[in-house]
Amino acid sequence: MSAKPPTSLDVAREAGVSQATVSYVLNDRQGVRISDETRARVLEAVDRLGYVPHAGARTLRTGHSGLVLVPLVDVPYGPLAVGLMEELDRELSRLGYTMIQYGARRLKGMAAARAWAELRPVAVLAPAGRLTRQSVDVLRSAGIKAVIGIGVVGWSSEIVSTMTLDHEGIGATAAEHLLARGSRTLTAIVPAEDGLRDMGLLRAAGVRRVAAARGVPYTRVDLAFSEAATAARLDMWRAVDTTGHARTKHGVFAYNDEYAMLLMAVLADNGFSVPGDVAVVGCDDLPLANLLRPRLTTVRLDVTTGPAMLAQTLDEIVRGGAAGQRRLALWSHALVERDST
Amino acid sequence: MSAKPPTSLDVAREAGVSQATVSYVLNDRQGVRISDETRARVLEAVDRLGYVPHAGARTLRTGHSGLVLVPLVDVPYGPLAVGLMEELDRELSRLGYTMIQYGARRLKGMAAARAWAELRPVAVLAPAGRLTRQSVDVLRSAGIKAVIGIGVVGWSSEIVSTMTLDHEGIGATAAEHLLARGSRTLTAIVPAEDGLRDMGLLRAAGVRRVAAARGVPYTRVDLAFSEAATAARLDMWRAVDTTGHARTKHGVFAYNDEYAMLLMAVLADNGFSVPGDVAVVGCDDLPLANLLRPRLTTVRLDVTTGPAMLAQTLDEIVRGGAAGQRRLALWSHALVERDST
DNA sequence: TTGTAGGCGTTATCAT
DNA sequence: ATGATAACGCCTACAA
Repeated sequence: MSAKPPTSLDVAREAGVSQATVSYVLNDRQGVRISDETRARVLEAVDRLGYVPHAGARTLRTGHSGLVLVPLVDVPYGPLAVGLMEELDRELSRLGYTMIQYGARRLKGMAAARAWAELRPVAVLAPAGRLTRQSVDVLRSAGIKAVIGIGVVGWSSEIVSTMTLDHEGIGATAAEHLLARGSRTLTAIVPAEDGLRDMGLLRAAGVRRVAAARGVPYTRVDLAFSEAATAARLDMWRAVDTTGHARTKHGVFAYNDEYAMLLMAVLADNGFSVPGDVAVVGCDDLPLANLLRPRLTTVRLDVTTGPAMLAQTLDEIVRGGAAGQRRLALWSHALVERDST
Repeated sequence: MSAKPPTSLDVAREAGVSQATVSYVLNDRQGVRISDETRARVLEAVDRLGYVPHAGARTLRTGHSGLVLVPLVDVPYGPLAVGLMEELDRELSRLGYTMIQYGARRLKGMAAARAWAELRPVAVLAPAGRLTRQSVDVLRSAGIKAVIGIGVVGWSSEIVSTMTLDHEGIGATAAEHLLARGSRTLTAIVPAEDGLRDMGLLRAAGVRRVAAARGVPYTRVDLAFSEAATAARLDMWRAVDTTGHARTKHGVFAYNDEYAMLLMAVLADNGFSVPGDVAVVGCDDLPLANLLRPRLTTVRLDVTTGPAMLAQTLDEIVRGGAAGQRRLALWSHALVERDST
């Protein structure tokens, strides 16, 4: 049925030239001039045979694969993450790399590192949390030039370059806005889910910082994504106006738009007014944010600048050899003001 | 700084054995008995040197890579798609394959096919829409055993095996439920977005089929994801009760939960009652479905059975050689009944 | 301008 | 049970 795939030697025979000539034509090597007629014959043969070079063989010979491995991060995949990947892919391919995403969930620690190393990528972008000292060693000794940790700043930043969102800045931006719109207390929601918790803590730290600077009461609420858990936390915002006191407006940064939606649903169910009693800020600017009533004020992350910078840095590290550890704080953000504050 | 990666020869020297012995130990080849002591020495050397086999070289030698290439599909990435990928990854690795996701957005047509073929994967799971006859030829002649189209049933199903959701069944399930809950007309929303439109049409066909069978008026609404576009279509459901007629309950299958949320927001803004005037069914059972008020009835897709079947089939095709075209209708679905109907 | 030949790291065949 | 050796497909220095 299907014979073995054609090799460059097959192409050479078909075109009546040598294997080297085929290689020259396909990689249009400089310093070697091929007659137009020969070139045409080669290309035609390539086409006729459906020849495609064997990446493995090329890697073996040249010593580099041009592969950039990106283990699928286990943060929730929203439009944001997809947009980032897309942009990163574009940038890397512009620089001549091939970006590949690799299932990271299945394997952990050393096993994962070995699986990645087998492919001899030129760079690995791994969730910072998954990088142990050992696994980084394995990656390094497999000849991977750039190991870049993505996500939360941690110990790993002393070993590899890291790219992170400015989570604290996001929390601070939200907090500043809440105060500007009249909130008298600040609360930061931290998701209880594993993958989100670390980022939640950083964002909460940003809120706390602003609260401290402005002398405003601050509360951190660790919250599972459920209506029951949320309802159990509502007392803190219950207005004390049975005594005729003026109502206090409370400000909440809900970590992201989904938690914000959860919160707003439960608040509405329990007779709270948004933003009258509680003002809410989300993050991500998902489509749903603008469909909530009131429409959700949210922090939008910029998707373009980050990947470009990252790709650029990666390229520099790869070309320049060992370039030490750099810390990249990427992605600017902006507040999208709507009605929930 | 970082020397070249250790090879199996380095390991052999370190352990004081031959290269072949290293290979035997690492792949624990049957029919060859290695003394426990030798085996231990080899494994220790592997560990000390941080040796990881070179996938490219192995592929070159053995003729197969064990790679399954999954171009990132350009449908919106929700929890569903992520869950599917995760599950598929698990199943494939159980069968000894390595699943890899490849940026598909950048390249189109032949260029994409060639890029995929370079890696000499054993199988490719590509969006059916991207597969042209030529590109399938290239993939085939590069020795790829299984080319499986994912997504909408189209011409390509005559060339490659295809895996698709039972979109029509989803629409039908939603429609049956709407009628059972008292809707007197049926409407199917079809997203105007490129990647979604084809699936939307299939789901709509399921709704139409049920409507025809039951003798109920059916309308298809092509809709862009915007409040303005949605508001412009509301007249069709405006109750004619100025004349005192009994109100007609209208049933809408909104394609997915996000469109359902869009619709419900606009309906509420314009004084419609859900489910009194209009009953709404979504699809995907996103977290947001249960946070809408009224809570959204939705069709949930089963994430487990599909990938397992797919991996199984893929394995059969790969092992059994050319196995003709099969059509796989995958993933069962179930209705999750809530308050919006 | 084009051809020849050697080697990248691995596995498998064939001796020992 | 273990070791030497060839071959996979490609690239490239060198020879012609």
